Amino acid sequence: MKTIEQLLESKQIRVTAMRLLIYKFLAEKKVAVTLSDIENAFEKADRTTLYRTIKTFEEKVIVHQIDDGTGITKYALCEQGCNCDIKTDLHLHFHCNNCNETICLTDHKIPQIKVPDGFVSENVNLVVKGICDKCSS
Amino acid sequence: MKTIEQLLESKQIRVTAMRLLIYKFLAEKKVAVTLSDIENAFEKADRTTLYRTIKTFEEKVIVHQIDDGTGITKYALCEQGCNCDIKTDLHLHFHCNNCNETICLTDHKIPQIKVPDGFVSENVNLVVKGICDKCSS
DNA sequence: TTAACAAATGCACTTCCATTGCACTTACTA
DNA sequence: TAGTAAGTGCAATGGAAGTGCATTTGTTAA
Repeated sequence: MKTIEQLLESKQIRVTAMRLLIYKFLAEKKVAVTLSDIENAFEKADRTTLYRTIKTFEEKVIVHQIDDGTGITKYALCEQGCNCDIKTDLHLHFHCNNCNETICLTDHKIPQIKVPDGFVSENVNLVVKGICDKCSS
Repeated sequence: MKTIEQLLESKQIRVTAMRLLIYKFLAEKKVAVTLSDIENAFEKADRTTLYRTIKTFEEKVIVHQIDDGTGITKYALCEQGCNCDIKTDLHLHFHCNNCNETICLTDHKIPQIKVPDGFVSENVNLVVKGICDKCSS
């Protein structure tokens, strides 16, 4: 079990107080968060810092971006051993129409999608919308 | 073969010059278009009119909205007999990373996606990204 | 230990798209 | 043909993403 510091260093990211806090915040959240969510959680910090921190995390494949169709990009931590940078290993996301939360269904891999001749598939984005387990019970 | 006028009337949409033009524009285009695309095609018309026309078409299930991950919503005509309002009849979309165009692969239905217990699937959004037939040749 | 440099942070500002309020015009209906 | 409802155009707003620059913090080497 790596500490967060070790994890960041292993990805050549400088360890700062802000980054540790943001990482912890993401780790505690089970769901994907928007920039505004982070902003609300850290009112003292500047939006730009949060924005750039997330972008750094994204580049270094610590978080991945999710486009769940709400129009607002969300972010979630990549799993241990997640290969978000490798386009063939994509999991799907579930967006709850009731509570508006989006979660990663990491162990649900996306089936192979056939495309017509002449088309080359590089990447797949799959979002299932409906009612999540919390809201349906 | 219905005329456009008949189609609009059958959906209880008042026929106006603007709406006929926009419908024709969408019908000619093989790809999904953004609001800006329409705006550029009709420079004389106001943005708001185009916006509201599209919204009307959307409500009456004449066009469907596509979220291809570019951050800009696109629109495309629903097929004859398309059941965009019925959530089980969804086709997938292909977004070309080269020419940036998005097309409907109407005859490619989305496979049934299994979700964990407690989750209820109502709707699926599937976008495949890659290189389209025109760009790959 | 400190000087020097690089990276991180904060503030202000900009841009782009989506959306709305209100006035005016056009099209149906009695 | 008058009256009303819907459609259209102009102006303005709001939210999210992104950028430039000055300041602060952290790292490295003399």
